[in-house]
Amino acid sequence: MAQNDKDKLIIDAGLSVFCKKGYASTRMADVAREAGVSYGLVYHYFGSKRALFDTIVDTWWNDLYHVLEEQKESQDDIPKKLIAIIQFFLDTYSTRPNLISIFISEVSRSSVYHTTVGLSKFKKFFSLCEDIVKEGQGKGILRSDVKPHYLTYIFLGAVEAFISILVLGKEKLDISKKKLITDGVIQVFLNGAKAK
Amino acid sequence: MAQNDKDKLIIDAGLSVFCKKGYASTRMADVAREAGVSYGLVYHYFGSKRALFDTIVDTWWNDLYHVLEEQKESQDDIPKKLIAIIQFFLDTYSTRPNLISIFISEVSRSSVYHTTVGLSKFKKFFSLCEDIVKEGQGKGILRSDVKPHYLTYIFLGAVEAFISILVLGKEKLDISKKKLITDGVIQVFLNGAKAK
Amino acid sequence: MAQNDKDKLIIDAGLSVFCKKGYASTRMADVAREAGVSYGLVYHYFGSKRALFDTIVDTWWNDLYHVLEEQKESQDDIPKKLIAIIQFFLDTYSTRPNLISIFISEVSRSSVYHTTVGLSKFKKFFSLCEDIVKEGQGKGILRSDVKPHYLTYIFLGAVEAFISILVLGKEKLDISKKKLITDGVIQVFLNGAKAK
Amino acid sequence: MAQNDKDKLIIDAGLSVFCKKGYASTRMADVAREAGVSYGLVYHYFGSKRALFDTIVDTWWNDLYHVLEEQKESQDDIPKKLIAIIQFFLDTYSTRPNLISIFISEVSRSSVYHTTVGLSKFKKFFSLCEDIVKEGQGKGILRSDVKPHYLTYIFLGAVEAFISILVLGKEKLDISKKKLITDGVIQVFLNGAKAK
DNA sequence: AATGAATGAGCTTTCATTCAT
DNA sequence: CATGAATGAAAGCTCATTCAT
Repeated sequence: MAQNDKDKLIIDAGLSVFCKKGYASTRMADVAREAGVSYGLVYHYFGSKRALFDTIVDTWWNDLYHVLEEQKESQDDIPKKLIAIIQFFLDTYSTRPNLISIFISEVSRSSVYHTTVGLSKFKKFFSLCEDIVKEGQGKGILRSDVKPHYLTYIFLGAVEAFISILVLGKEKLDISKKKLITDGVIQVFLNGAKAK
Repeated sequence: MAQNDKDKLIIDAGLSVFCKKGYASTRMADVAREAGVSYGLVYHYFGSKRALFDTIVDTWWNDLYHVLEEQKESQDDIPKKLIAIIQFFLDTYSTRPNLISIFISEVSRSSVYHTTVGLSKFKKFFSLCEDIVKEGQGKGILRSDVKPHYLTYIFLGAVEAFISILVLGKEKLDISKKKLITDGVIQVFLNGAKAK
Repeated sequence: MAQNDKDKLIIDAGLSVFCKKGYASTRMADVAREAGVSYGLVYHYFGSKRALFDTIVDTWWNDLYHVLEEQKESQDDIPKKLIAIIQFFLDTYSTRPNLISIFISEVSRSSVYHTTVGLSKFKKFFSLCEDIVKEGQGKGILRSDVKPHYLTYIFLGAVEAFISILVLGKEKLDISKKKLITDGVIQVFLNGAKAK
Repeated sequence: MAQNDKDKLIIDAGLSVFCKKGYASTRMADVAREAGVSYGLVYHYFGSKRALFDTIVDTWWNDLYHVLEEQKESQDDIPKKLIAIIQFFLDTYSTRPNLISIFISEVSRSSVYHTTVGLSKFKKFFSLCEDIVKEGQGKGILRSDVKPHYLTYIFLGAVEAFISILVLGKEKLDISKKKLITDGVIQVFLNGAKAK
């Protein structure tokens, strides 16, 4: 815990600077300064700007995969699984806003388009979600007249849109607001937007 | 009208190159070469890389605003209005795939986040959609136990997710597929994903 | 001849700086300054440090090939052909000392060892010389009890050693000294070092 | 003798890496890794990259001086002395190919080397050879109508060219080939390339 | 003696932009 | 309008060297 957390320092600095300025406008010098270390040390640990960025972003992907696999295996019913996914996003927004901000603004679209690695990570993410949706259709919980990956897009699109808005508006998120959003998304997704 | 369409040429070239490589990786030299004009002429017409990009993207925003305002004013019922919005996105995907690809990958998140201009355009866009949603709630068509802007996010998030996927997969879109998607989104949005 | 000799200027500057400092210690900034042009223009014309260097060195190789091919085809007797080769080296030393200096100190050994291109250029050079030697053996002028490529090495080694010494010692070369060297090399090569 | 041969390890590693990559492209990290020691230890023993290189090269110079001085003093006749020199080069090529490879590619021509320490070493080397040549002229064995240092260049150039070729081609050298080369060089040097 | 994290000056290269023609 | 040679600030990255342990 003592001396050798320089790499952690650098990751934190990267998180902050990438979030503030975006990947393209981030200077390695900024990261080094923010971390309070020398220029070269960033390269000593991470080798390149891209590698530093990927290291940061991978912690996000791994957590995401972990949660989705957990839900896939769990014995909970489908609505609970979907709620768990929404809550994971909201919780990450609360605890690591910079990380999710980077995901939304730098990863979720651009990188996917222009890098093969990005694309494959996304596909794995979608695929895990789709498995849950399929399970729901198989159990007769979710409607089967819409293709499972259509349902998946709709669900994830809605969740991601919410997170984007939170990020864009830098909104504070307390427990009651979290519940409001979770309920709103899950309600509309399951029962529809139509008044009853 | 005949002789001087160099600016159109440049816009088309920009559309193509920005789409293929992304804003950051696009070189003005690429654009000029693709347009078959010289370096300097791009500057003569557009002044800067950013300005060229914005000019391109603005045609999208304007069309989008136009459709939304049209729908806002129209006498159609709410479902029809929502369908029109979905169809506008799908139609643009068919007719100007490069444009919508740029919107998805370069505008909808990143630029909004890191430029003030982007943010205000987005707010206007959301606001126009929200007006339609509010109208739906006012008329008792859409549920009122969920905040109007929550409903808006869910709807737009779902639509955007679809378009993203189309773009990513470079999917062909014929009339029947268009109908399938439109129906899927509108059905799930209005009546929910739950099996009946 | 008027305005657009910038590339010539840069080549001359490169010749001078590479010669003075060696490839590794040459800074592109030095070349640009020496040429009186901007930093970027060097890249505009040559693309990279290596490319600039190769362009410079290639003029040497091409001249060398040219002379050797000329001699190969010529109707002169073998001693005259060998003398022509020696004189070409000595003349180049007089007229373009920087060029031959670069050849000796940067190309003739190091680059050959560490680049495939360098190696193949050398092989072509050797091969052209060997053809002349073989012709001499075929005509009964040169001894045949020593392998042709051995004879070639000995001849070229002697010539190159002379040039190296001139370069390293920055010696002045007048006509009489040129003759002295040419005679010495050709005499010893043909008739041997042994006193008669 | 047993425990502390780290400096030997480093020299061997340097020998190998300098040979493989050349001085400029050699990284101290490569040397340390190859030697299986740490970064800092190389500096502990040798102080700098240049110093390490010079230390390595000096073992070559010292052996070379030693042989030349031995031959200078010896009572053998001139041809035997010259043969001994040729054989020293060929033997070193057999026993320590990396060392001679470095000499050929990094020392014998490099202008950089000559500006710093190398020039005086080279002069001593030439001077020792020249003494033998002068002795040969004095005894009426070698022709006196060519300046002694010209004869020396021719002889050494021929030898060096051979070694270069061996190094370049990574040729195997057995006893019979050694004899062939030695005889070829000495024959041509003493009696000339002309057919009798 | 031995380590390797840490430094930072200095390098090559890129590319949006300018401007003389 | 049109060109493209020319600019140069600024970036990412390298690597010999230092030094606390």
